[in-house]
Amino acid sequence: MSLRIAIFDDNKNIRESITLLLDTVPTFEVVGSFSHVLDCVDDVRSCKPDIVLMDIEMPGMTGIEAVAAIRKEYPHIQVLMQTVFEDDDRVFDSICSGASGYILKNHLNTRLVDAINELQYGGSPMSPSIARKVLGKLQQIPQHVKPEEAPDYRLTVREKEVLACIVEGLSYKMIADRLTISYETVRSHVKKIYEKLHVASLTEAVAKAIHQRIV
Amino acid sequence: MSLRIAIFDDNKNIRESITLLLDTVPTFEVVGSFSHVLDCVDDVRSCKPDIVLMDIEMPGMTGIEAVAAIRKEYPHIQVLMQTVFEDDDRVFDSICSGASGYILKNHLNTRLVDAINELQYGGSPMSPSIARKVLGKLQQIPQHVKPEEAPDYRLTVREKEVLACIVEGLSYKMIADRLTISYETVRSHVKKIYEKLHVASLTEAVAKAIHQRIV
DNA sequence: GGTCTTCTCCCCGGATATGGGGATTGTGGC
DNA sequence: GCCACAATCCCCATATCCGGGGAGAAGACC
Repeated sequence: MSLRIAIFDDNKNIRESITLLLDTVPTFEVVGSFSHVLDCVDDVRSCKPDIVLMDIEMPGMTGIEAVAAIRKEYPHIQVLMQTVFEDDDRVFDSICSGASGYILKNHLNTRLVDAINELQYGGSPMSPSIARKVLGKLQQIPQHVKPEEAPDYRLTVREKEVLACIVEGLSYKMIADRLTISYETVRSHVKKIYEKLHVASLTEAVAKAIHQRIV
Repeated sequence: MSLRIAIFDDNKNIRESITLLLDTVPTFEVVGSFSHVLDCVDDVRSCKPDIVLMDIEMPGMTGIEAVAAIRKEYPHIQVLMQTVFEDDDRVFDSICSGASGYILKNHLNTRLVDAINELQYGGSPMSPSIARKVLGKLQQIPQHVKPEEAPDYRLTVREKEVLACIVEGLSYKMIADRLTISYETVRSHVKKIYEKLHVASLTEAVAKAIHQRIV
């Protein structure tokens, strides 16, 4: 069974040349070719591709939004982004939207077929300069994503609920209302929370709750 | 001028076979081959490579620490990691340590030369499955790293100082002390802060300050 | 000189939070 | 049955905060 491919690109010449190129590969089948992404989810539904080639510069909805939309409906579809630009923001926006690969347009002729094959076998083809940017990005964020001390304060579920309300800025009265318990009960919980968090005021509790991601 | 390459791998056979392979490329020159990384910084200093091949599994100091050490002293050197494993943690640790590429050992024969060339021209060669992992990782961290709306509340410096104290959990009295102003002045600032942040309590102010990174 | 902003200080009255007690249920473990 | 614990409620006295005022000094801008 052949690999079904859909193309989104506002440039007719590019769509045609990509189609020609892909048609030279027996196991590939271009099942759709679209000049805009306004109906991309419908388009994808009707032509059922395994892989989508998406131009990042598109009229109307951007290619980035389109990727997000498509991946939301059809998470199994692999999306390969293509662009003439390689500015950081768009690269990372695409990645965050769920693109599985990213190649520059001037590498299309030489790399596209390989890239599609790589996608199919669980890879994430990227033009070299893109790959470098991606690694650089990962190096920037590291520390505070992974280690992140997570002391366990052993708050009960109820206490966490109360704490969440506090962080929202509610007063004891409002919390009592929201949780349909009495004002005094809220106080009791808060006292317990203070003990467990080793704080002595709402502000401290809020700061700690947010920083330690208790809420 | 040829490209100088150093090899770190505890397996003698692998070192030799890599050397043989690389020697077939006229523009490559293997300038060092080491079985451990205990003196890696010294080794690198003496053989002055452009590119380092580093096995991730090494006796003594791990390849990951070695990368960090080498990159710290010689940031211009590109390091290509190689491993038989592809467990997430080590991949990401290596990246965070500053590796510029990452290939699996069973791709060595077919990909090593290409990978080195790619490194040289500003790319970041990765085995397909590694590339996929890296993208996946980037997708996980997203929202709070990049754009993050940054509304400008136009707080004055003084107001920010007061806000910072509040987030620390200080009371008005303590803030007055810390900033050597009167209690009433603190109150005035707080009122202004409430206005500007559109909040009506310390807890809300703290939550907003932290979430919007005002402090 | 006039206007604006910032930082400083003040008063009052009411609202809210805090500290330090005590008490009652129900649940689950031993 | 006893014990620990979570969850619920109560009281009192004090501390602290909040809203809505007013006001003076210093500097920036026109």
